[in-house]
Amino acid sequence: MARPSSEHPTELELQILKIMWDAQPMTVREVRDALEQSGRDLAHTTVITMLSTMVDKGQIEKLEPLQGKAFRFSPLIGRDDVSKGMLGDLVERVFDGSAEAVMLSLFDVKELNEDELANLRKLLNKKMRESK
Amino acid sequence: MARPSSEHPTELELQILKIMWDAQPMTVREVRDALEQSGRDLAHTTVITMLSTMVDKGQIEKLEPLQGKAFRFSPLIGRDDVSKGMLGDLVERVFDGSAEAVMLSLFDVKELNEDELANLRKLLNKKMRESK
DNA sequence: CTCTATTATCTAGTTAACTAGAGATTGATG
DNA sequence: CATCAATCTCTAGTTAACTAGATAATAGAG
Repeated sequence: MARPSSEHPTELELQILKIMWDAQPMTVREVRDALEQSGRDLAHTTVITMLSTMVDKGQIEKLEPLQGKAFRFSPLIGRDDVSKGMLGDLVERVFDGSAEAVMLSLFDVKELNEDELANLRKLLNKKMRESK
Repeated sequence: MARPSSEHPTELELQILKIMWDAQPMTVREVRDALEQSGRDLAHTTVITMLSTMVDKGQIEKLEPLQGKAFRFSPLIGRDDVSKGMLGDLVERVFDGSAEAVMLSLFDVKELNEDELANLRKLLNKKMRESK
């Protein structure tokens, strides 16, 4: 058998979801154009195939055409669910569940300016008050 | 063409690397046993194949046997490089480069106790002093 | 030095993730 | 209502990531 296919969206699926999260119901052509905009030039049929498998996976839904014959598609899963799911997965798989380790790495990975740091501290203080 | 294969280790490769990071040079059998310990029961030859491709990819190196005929393998890439690489990738791909968004999600994904939160704040304060 | 248990090599098969063409369909146009 | 241009369906091919067997090779026992 091959890799067990985590339930997370694959790379291209994620790209497509991100596009759809910004503009709810979209036709194949609109998705294709948006994909091209972000540097991924795929054949029209390729996009159709992708969208079909995404429907099969329950990531998006297929809506009947309004006037023409072009089907429209809408995401069924939310941005937050996906990003949290993928982050949680990484935390477990790579960092063995240590949120602290993630934070530490994050400081190294991304340079944060003063505003961002201040913002984070505010967030952290709020969290601390909540957990009392 | 299929997916472009990010330069990051795949799932099984990561598992193997994690095992090796804990016990430097290992034989195939040792790797296989450790894998079985963590619930992944693979054929001996499967492990050999994996290790070979990992050598090809430059992730590990093959060392001559000391006494017997069993080759030993050692990681060539470090735990930190890999985890930072994978985290950085996720930050860009899923969170569009926003470290803040990652932190926010992290709070939801993992429950942090007071000590951990305090520790993080200490870390954050240190960071803020550094960036002045 | 012969035998055996262990280990390695080579080959090959499966599945998921893409990628896209050939041809059928059909809304819209004149 | 015939034609066209856009859109869809069906089929098929590629690659990476696994998975492992059949067979060869050899260190070590006796």
